[in-house]
Amino acid sequence: MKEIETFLEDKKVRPTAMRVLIYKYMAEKEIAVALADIENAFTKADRTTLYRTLKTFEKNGIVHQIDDGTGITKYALCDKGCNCEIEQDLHLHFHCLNCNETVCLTKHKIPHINLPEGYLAEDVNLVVKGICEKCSGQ
Amino acid sequence: MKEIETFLEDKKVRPTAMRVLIYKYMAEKEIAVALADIENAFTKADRTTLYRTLKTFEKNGIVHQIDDGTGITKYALCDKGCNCEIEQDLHLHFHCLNCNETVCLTKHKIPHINLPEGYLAEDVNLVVKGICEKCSGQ
DNA sequence: CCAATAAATGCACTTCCATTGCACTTTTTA
DNA sequence: TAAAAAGTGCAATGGAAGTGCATTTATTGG
Ligand SMILES: [Mn+2]
Ligand SMILES: [Mn+2]
Ligand SMILES: [Zn+2]
Ligand SMILES: [Zn+2]
Repeated sequence: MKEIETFLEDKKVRPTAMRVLIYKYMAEKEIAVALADIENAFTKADRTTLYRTLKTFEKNGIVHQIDDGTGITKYALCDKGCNCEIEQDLHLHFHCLNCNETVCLTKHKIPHINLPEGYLAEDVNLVVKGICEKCSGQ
Repeated sequence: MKEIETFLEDKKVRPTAMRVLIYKYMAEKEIAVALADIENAFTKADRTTLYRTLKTFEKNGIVHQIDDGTGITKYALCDKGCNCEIEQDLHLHFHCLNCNETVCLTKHKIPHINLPEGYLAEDVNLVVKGICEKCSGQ
């Protein structure tokens, strides 16, 4: 709890009660979360506050946004070494078609993609869809 | 014109006037199109008709849907050999951050992605964002 | 400690795009 | 040519992201 506060302060984010709780919530989850998930977890708080908390976290490199193709924006905590405020995140994401959960595979970096002459890559989004290890029966 | 009709018939799609025109429109474009693009090109037709035409084309393997991360669904004609009705499309897509256009790079197949134990891949979406060859000054 | 200021939160509203229900029209079939 | 099927048009819905503004809470300087 206290560590979360100092962590947020390190990231130049004022550790309000709500922010600490949201951070804690995301840290305890191993999967990416949608705004609606947080909404359901904190029904007393307003959606706007939760939304802006995520945006603040994102701007300050605490979480990164994930577009897993479901049309619902997900967020996940950044790793220690992750500096996606500066450059893009290079790991791939997995979306399970069975349990509908999305996870960061931070160990799995996106391979270098060859492009035709004249094309300049600035960002890459790689999402694999299928069955996760929980759903495949390990 | 006549070829388009027989092509659509081969794909089990009745070649109505609207469908032939939309197919022609997409064939002349080298880039992926959004519903709004078609809407602007055919102002006399209703959006629903255009929408359902795309869905019919998609269901019958004439076009494939592209999620380029802009939040706007794009569509592009399938290649001859493409059988994305059966299995997923394996090529990558490029979205230009300057001109906002999205293209299929059908020659560039998505590399095999290694996954942790227990994960089963069924589909892969790979989108590279950056500057296209037109915008990079060749 | 108090007043002034800044930051955070809550509520209502808007926008954007995808999608659907239903009536009407056109085409196909028998 | 009548019945059935397919296609089309209009209107409405729904989900999710985003914003303006008032209110509350925290911070700061005297
Ligand atoms: Mn991630
Ligand atoms: Mn494509
Ligand atoms: Zn799963
Ligand atoms: Zn471009």
